[in-house]
Amino acid sequence: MPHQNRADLQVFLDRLNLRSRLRLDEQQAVLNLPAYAAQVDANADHVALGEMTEFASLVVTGVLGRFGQNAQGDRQITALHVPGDMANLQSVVEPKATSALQALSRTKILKIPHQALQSASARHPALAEALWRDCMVDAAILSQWVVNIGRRDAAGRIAHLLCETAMRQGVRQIGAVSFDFPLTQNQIADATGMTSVHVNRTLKTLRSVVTLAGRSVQVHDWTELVRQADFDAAYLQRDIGSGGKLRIATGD
Amino acid sequence: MPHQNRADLQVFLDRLNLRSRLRLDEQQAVLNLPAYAAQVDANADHVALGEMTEFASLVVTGVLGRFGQNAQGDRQITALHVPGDMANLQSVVEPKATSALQALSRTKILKIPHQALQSASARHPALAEALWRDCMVDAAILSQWVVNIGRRDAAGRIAHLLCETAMRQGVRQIGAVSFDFPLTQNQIADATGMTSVHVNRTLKTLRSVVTLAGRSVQVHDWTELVRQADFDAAYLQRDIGSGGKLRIATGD
DNA sequence: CGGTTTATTGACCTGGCTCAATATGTGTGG
DNA sequence: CCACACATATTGAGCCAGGTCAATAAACCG
Repeated sequence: MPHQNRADLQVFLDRLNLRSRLRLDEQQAVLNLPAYAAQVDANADHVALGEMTEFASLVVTGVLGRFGQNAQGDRQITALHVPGDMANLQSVVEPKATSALQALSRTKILKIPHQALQSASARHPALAEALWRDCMVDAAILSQWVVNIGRRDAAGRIAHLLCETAMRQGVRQIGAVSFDFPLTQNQIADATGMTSVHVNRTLKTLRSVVTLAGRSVQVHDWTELVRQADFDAAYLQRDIGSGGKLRIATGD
Repeated sequence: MPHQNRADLQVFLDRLNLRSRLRLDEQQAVLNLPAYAAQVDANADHVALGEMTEFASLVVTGVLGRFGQNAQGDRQITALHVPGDMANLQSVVEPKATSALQALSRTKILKIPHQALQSASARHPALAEALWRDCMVDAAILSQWVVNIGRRDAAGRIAHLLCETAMRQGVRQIGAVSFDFPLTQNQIADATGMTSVHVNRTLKTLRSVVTLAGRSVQVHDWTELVRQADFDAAYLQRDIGSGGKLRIATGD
């Protein structure tokens, strides 16, 4: 069973390698992790609020969202997880879910037992560190969302969300770009603290810069989108070496 | 020098013990951490954006804020750090600051070298885990801030901020409560994505429930404040045992 | 006591929300 | 391949929570 999942685990390893320097045996430990494929339908809960989890979930295809809500039941998406993301890596250390995880479109995931991650981490301190570091990038993203929702106007919020999602999916070139983005306008509203009506109107004003087509985004002018978004990718730490020391576990 | 700092490190250890089960030798390792006292004036940067840090900073007295801003220079506070908090624990694993850290009032901190935290973590995997777990609680708080700013009205936002800060400072009783809160209305505005004018007006409507006096908060009706805030403390994980397994590092 | 923050209030404005109708997809079973 | 059922997108009209601008008043700090 683990065998056909190796290609998917490689995606996760690639992600870790983006920000951490791992030895070959450590990399091998990642590829040898047991993993169980699962599918989640659009709008179905994958992890419920308060649930005790025993797995971390690697997103293979589709998108997972982390949800919060207020007393009136208005929903707020607090995080998006695209393919290659370990959606609830933090659960390894804090298994009780403090927010629900739901699929925004049909999503294929790979469940990796906490126990396996824990024992691999115990055997390879540098791996524990790499996992911790990846969690911290997620936290930096969260921090940007606070700024986005707190201090940007409608166009800026949507533009920023699109820039971030593009970069996280590995979009590199500038100019015209297209990438996967299976969110409805309602879900975009929930992610940006807006209303679907206003998302619709704002997208109209952004038409010359970006358009949503089906389940993907067409960026017509990346530079302008970045300007509108006031976007600086530094916080995503996708550039190895940008963070200085990437291997601190010395095992001394 | 480390000697007179032991009492302060004890505060940090108490914090860790809230959420993790540490052996005596692991606790001792925390208390033996080298630490250098420092002071930061109100509104002075403690860590600048993009700076490479070599220390984590334990807040002893005062309050530290994490700042972001948009293209127009409007500031947004993304996190508050009260006494007992390790303000930038994540820097151990990601030394390049993705946001600035500034004192909101005169603040006394204890600088703990990354190197010391790293070698203690290498020697005691359970300690590494405890540090990682504490970072994850900070992330859960961040997640709540997104909901707060995205989906609550002015009164709810302020009430929630006050409830959270009270609980994090260890406020326990219900009914009338008072606690330290040295923020200006301007800083409250920056933390809630509002305007200081509107913070002022909103506080007026909350007068029967809570008032700000000098550098502290007087809660007249805790139950009502919690109701207004739509506050549920579960995410703070202050209740040991609430999270299930608190010691996963087995060293096997 | 003088200078500088911080708080408070008024008057007015606007970005984004609400409510509600209509159009356009999209997936399903026959 | 069609037609229905349901989800999603689009648009109009009107409103309001919270913003802006600007002037005082308090409070704080040496």
